[in-house]
This record gives sequence, structure tokens and C-alpha cells, in this order.
Amino acid sequence: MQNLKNIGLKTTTPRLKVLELFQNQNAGHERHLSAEDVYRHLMADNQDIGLATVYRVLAQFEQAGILSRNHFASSEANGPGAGGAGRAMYELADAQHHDHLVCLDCGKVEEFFDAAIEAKQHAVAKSKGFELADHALSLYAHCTKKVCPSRPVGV
Amino acid sequence: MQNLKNIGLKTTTPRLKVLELFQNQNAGHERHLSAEDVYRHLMADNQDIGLATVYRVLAQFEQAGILSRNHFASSEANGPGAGGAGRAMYELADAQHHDHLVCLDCGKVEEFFDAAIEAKQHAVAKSKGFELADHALSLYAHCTKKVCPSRPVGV
DNA sequence: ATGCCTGCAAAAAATTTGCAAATGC
DNA sequence: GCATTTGCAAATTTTTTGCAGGCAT
Repeated sequence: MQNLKNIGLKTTTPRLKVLELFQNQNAGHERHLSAEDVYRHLMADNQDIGLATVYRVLAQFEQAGILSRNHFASSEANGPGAGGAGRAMYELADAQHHDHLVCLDCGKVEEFFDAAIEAKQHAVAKSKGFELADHALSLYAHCTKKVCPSRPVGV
Repeated sequence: MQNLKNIGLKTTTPRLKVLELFQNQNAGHERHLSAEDVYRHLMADNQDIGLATVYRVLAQFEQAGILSRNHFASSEANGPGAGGAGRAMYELADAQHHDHLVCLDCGKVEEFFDAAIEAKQHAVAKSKGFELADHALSLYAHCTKKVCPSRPVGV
């Protein structure tokens, strides 16, 4: 795959498999994955790839702009039993930038883009004498559509 | 101090000292502190308080709404040598909510509030069938005022 | 060939937990 | 006095690093 060579990385099995995993976001896995998630998926696919390698590949891909890393603050967004914003979540870095809306009831992550918010962010930074380089915006909210799997009754 | 009793916590030395530390944000410390920061400040004040206790107190204060926790993604925002968004930063939960602008050159954290952004966030959540409960917005930017201590030359 | 990569194991870093002793009310 | 709280140490969790061997080019 050219993708990898283009960024100065040799085409190796771990890298290929990790890339595939993110690009084939159909086979029963979400778009946002933690290092551990990736590792488990590879294991399930009988790939003998170490967790340390997964971390290294994820870091390389992030630096190359192929993946982007998020830190969600809600415990629900991470695995069940995961406390706080312990783990990083990776996702394919699409052409279109977006922010996240995390469901506090089931942990599902939706994406959104709001041009007005983006513009305002730049304005805020500039007004304070800064040039905006990046930002992270996560909304934590409750589903009002009564469709959350793990939704508490009556909430 | 009533603050503590009001939230169902006994008035103990560790709690009092931690609260004091955040309320007296004058004596050579920043407004945003990590658990380790708090611990070091207490040590410097000859308080014999364990790090585990600091973590417990911070968690209690956060739940009580006295402090709020942030996870900044830039390495500069955390201590020198701190990688990524490893540690949580706590600050006094003011009456006025605000978001953060983190300087990518020196790690300094400025605060801002933008009503338009806040309103838009609610609108976005509602439009997706959610009720916004909380959010985290951090801007990462470069200082254009040439006043950053650790500012790379010519940037 | 040769230098980039990997797996494994150990190290780090941040935070949590178990438990007996200490403390507030 | 008694439940709450603390300090210490050990355990967890997440991520990073050292190193000897392996693989892509």
C-alpha cells in the first residue's frame, strides 16, 4: 500500500493490519478504537502482533496524520469499567475535520462539524493574541430518543 | 469551614489544606494543578499528606463541584517531560463556566468564555436528539505576541 | 547487507484500592 | 464511641522503552 511508503514507513504486517482495521470499519467494530481495542481485534484475527507494536504503530499513524487521537472524559465512552479519561481513542483522520458528541448513557460517539463554532474558536484565539493550531471539543449529552441500549429507565 | 460540611465531608486537615491551596492561588502556583502538583505544594508546606489522599480529596471535591477536572492534550500544558494527556489538571470551579486556551509554546493556560460557542453547542446536541450535559473545549495555539518564555526563536 | 521493525519483558507514569491506625463529631 | 478518613504499600491501568532477533528493500 502506497499510503505507508509515502510517509516514510516500511510496509509491514502490523502496519498494514492496523490500517486495514481502521479502513474496514464495518466488521463489527466501531470507528473509535483504543490501543487495547485494536490489539484485541488483531488477536481475534489471529495476528500475532504485540501490544507495544500497536502503540508504536498508532503513534506513527497519528504523526503521519492518518489517525487522530482523542481523549474522552466520560467513563461510558471508554470500555465498561474504564474510569475517567484514562485511555486514548483513535479514529481514521478523515478529510473533513469534526468534533465529537459522546452519549453519557451508552458511550456511543457521534461526530459533528459546526462552521460557526470553528470560526468562533479562531476568533477567540486571535483576540487573545494566539494563532489557533488545533482544538478538541467534546460534548457529553443524554439521549432523548429513548434508543440507548444501556439507558437507565426513566431518565 | 462550612464548605466541607455542606457537602457531607468531615473537616479534616488534608481537605482543608487542599481547599486552601486552590483558593489561595497567589503564592507562586498556577490555577491549574495536577494531583502531583498539589502533593508537592503540600509537601513544601510541611504537610504530611499522602499522594493517595490527595487523589481521594480531589475526586471528592470534583464530585462536590468544588473543583473541575480537565485533560489537556498538549504535552506542554503538563509538566515538562510529561507526555501527551497523561495527567488530569484540577482547578477551582468558578461561578462562571469557561473553556481553555493552551499555549503550545509555553504551556500556559488561559481561560475564555464565548456565549455564541456555548449556545451553538446546545443547538448541535439538540439537533442530534441529545440534551447537552457537559462539554470540554480546549484550544491549542501559538502565541503571536513574542512573550512566551520557552518560545522557539523565529516561530 | 543493513538499517528499519517487531515481540517480549521490564519500566514508567498515573491513579486506585486494601487495611490497620488515627481522627472528627 | 463509632463511622469516617488517612497514610502506606501494593495493585491496576495505560503507555513507553530496551534489547536481541527479523524482515523489507
